[in-house]
Amino acid sequence: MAAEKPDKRSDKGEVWTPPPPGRHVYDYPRPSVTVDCVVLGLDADDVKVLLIQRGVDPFKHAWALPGGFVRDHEELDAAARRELREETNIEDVYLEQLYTFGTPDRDPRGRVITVAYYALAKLSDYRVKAATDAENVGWYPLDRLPALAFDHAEIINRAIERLRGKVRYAPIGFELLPPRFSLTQLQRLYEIVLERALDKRNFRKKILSLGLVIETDELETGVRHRAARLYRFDKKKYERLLKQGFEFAI
Amino acid sequence: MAAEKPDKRSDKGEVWTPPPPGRHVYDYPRPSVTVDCVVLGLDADDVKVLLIQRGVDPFKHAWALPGGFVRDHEELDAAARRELREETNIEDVYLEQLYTFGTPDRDPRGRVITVAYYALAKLSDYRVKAATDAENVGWYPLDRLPALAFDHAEIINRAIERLRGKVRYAPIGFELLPPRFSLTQLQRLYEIVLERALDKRNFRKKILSLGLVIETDELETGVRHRAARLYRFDKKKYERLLKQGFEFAI
DNA sequence: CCAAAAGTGTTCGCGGTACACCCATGC
DNA sequence: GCATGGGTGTACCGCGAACACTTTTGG
Repeated sequence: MAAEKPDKRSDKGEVWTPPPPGRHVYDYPRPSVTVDCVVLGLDADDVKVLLIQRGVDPFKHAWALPGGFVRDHEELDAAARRELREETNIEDVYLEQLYTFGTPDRDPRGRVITVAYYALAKLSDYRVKAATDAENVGWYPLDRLPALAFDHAEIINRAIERLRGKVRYAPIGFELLPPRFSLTQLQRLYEIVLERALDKRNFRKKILSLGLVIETDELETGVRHRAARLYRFDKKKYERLLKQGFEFAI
Repeated sequence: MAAEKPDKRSDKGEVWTPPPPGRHVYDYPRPSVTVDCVVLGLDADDVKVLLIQRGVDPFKHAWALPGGFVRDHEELDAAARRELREETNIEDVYLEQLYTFGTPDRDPRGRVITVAYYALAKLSDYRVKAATDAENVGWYPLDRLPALAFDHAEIINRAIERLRGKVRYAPIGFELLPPRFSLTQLQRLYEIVLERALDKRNFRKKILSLGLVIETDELETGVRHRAARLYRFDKKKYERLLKQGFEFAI
């Protein structure tokens, strides 16, 4: 959790000096408020979540969601994006508030309420960075998670539930794919997220009938079999249709 | 956060003296955290929301959602239920976390992050109490809301959006009706919430085909036309089916 | 030429939708 | 007896589901 490290306050290059004790005084106890981000990415055969390894107690060496304290004049969404950028170099992803976790003893250090977010990332964009980063950052498949700090396992569960629920009636799956994708890739996405097999012909008929997935003139490359045609999601058209009461559904 | 707790200052061997009563001292500023509840009820022709009139600044005399500060060792859900009980005498309602609002200047008194909940109440149960309560409490139709404090209008909008989205694929509508209800009442509920007319025969066929709405031997009373048969929602059966992957849908 | 995946149509059955009249009751 | 809402059935159509073979390409 970035913000709890004093040296994160030295952003401006000043020498950091501890604030004078007693600087912030309130009549009633107040909780700390953090944001945590569940970043989900799609790999060949499963959904993976981005974790960082804690270097400090509590839960030293355990893996945790990227996140940290909300700053004094900062929007919650902005805090989530900032922590994501600072801790994992991830930017410009789909981000949505998930749920707020506030069980009194969820953090052994005291009352910490966390506003959890989930993000959908094109895993391929971040594979190399994450793997080579000096800090311990890694993508973990949902069914092989390492020991997790705090209640982060619960938060991840809720994120995957949300993804599963939402992917069927909102076009968020495309956030997990590169801008140009084959219909097979798209189908695999739904199969992985929904955990059931789909019929190829029916899937294509359904997807194309929505008119939001547009054929391009590009083909898959680097495969040793027949190259698949690539498609793109027409976001503009979707937004236009949305205003007319259109409902996306798979 | 440990270092921010006053009692940890004694780590260094100094004698720790308790802070003056009612004082809480932290190294970094902390927001206040509140809960606010959007209580929705179903009236003859519209959805109503329960509001209380503020007696103090800021927004003195404006109407606001019931809510208040989360206590130090209190679950968020418990805080929402407590405030609901304290401020409106409402208990035992369906309650679900909605969204957390944290725009820095949403409260003129300082940084206040609020975890919003929405509740579904059987309006008839609370009509009298609310009307006769010594404090100003009232049910307001969504399209005729009075001037609202803070960002409470936005919170209410999000609650009604959630209700509209959820009522179609979860059996939460029943929370708005008395335990025994006529199919016409149920249909009106869906028509009001979804804001569109439904065909009577098709609605009945659909609802009864789910097998979760059970005929009782009771009849409507106090109407000056033919009395309607009353039905009940079979929650036990629904929960059993849920575990088998059943999906409720209207 | 072989392995691998791309791409393509038709049939069937269920469920959603449209639609109108008689019935029971209270006044 | 009349006004008011309660209660009921059928026909059609569109969509989802099941299902298998040919084509293209790289190696």
